[in-house]
Amino acid sequence: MIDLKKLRDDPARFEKGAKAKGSSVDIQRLLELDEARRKLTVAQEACRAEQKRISKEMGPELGKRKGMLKKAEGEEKARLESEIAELEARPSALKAEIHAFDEQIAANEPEWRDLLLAIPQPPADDVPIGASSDDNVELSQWHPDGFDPAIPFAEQRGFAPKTHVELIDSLDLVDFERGVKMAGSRSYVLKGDGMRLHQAMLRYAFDFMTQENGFTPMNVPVIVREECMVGTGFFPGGRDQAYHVEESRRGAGQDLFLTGTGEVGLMGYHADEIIDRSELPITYTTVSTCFRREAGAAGKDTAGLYRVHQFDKVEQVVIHEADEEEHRAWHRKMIGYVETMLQRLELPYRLLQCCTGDLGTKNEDMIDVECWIPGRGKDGPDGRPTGDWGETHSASRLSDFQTRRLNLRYRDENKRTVFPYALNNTVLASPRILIPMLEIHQQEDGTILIPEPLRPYMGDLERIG
RNA sequence: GGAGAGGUGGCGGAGCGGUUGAACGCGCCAGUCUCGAAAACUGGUAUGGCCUCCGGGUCAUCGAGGGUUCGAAUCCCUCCCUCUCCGCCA
Repeated sequence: MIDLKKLRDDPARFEKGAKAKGSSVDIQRLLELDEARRKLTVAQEACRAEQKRISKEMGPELGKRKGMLKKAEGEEKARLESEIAELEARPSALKAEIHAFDEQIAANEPEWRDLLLAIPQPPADDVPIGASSDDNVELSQWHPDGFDPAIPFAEQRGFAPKTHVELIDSLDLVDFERGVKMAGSRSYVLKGDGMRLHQAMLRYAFDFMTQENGFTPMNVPVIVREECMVGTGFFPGGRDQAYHVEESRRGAGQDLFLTGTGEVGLMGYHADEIIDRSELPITYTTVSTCFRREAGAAGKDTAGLYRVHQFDKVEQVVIHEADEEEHRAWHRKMIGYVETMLQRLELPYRLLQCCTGDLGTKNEDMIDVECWIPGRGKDGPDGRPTGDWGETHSASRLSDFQTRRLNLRYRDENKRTVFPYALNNTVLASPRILIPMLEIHQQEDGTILIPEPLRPYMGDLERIG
């Protein structure tokens, strides 16, 4: 959520930001509604103040007369009744007025709220303008000795690569057919060494964050209330991407939603709290199952493990003091963790600066990490894919957008409450990461060589197959 | 799932229709005392919105929302949550 005060001060900044993100939200309309709302509130508060004053002044008198009225008869009764009517006249009128204001305020509340939640966080000034992911800008590349994505796979490895789907099939690592039988399209079953590798990678990534980088390990709910989804900025915009558990239809008061990322639980954890400054920065990591409907992605990445409804992800989240420089430093640091890990896993990757059109509502900056996937991309003359980059990580800088929505604050050195800044980044998402993993580390004989760091997590297994 | 109890400030805990944003205690902060500390004493100690001639003013908030009333922490309704006992169960 954006800061309404900042919006009033500088609407042009937000209009420019919304445009750059390709949002058509009507900011002028929100300003109008907000102005009307404040005018009504001021007028209503004046009425309330008077009502309060009158009530304190004459309330007890009124109470006394009402008490006497019960016993009174004849002339005295008539006198009391008229006195009471006189005393009640003004407050009654005020009450009606206040009620009328209430109705007016309530009438424009839904539209006001919807607009406020829909206004995107303006991108940082140095984020390149662009319409879609096609306009993202490559920042850097890394590849291990012995494999350069710029050179065709066969040329440097001496054999034609299999796609991950083919490898999975020949090594019996995943059962798509039975997955679909049980749970529909985009479902799968990891089995045997497929499951072992999946677990090994998650466990390695989790230990890397908690043991080497000191992040606090967490396990958080993956089925949450709507406020969590709104607070973290996924709703209302991404409502159709989340699985909806309609508990209300079974008599419960509230519906629940399956989270698409551990970020929801890690950020929602401190919602509505005022954290002590000494607790910052907060660094959390979780491994959680993620659920995504992938609505609107029909026909995209249908084969294999790239785009699935359910996966597991190690996620990192940082909450720190509201400071621009620190914010950027953490962003680099969190991306650095991922780079270190991918280098140890010997997976070629590149960093992509996402353009404004690819940021989504909540981010002010986002850098994606893409791994090289030989079995992806356009087909070559031999009818085989020529390889392409595939997104495996996404590092977001959110400034105070999320903490404001979550009402998560800290107290600064002047004892004032401030919304801290938050970031999140994937550490490792599997099974998607298995795609580059299997394809890059495949050997000519069809086996998969397991990178050193993962072996302890697989009973010292050196290769699959 | 059944039966019961209850949700008040950082915590404990009063209040149960009329200056109650809320007694009292603890905690915390500042001051006095002290070489310093402890103790004691004194004072202070919620969050948010809006308005502001920047002195302040004002409204809201006692789990959440709605209602009754001139007036609600107090009465009514709905929901959420916690606890105890029983049942079921990974």
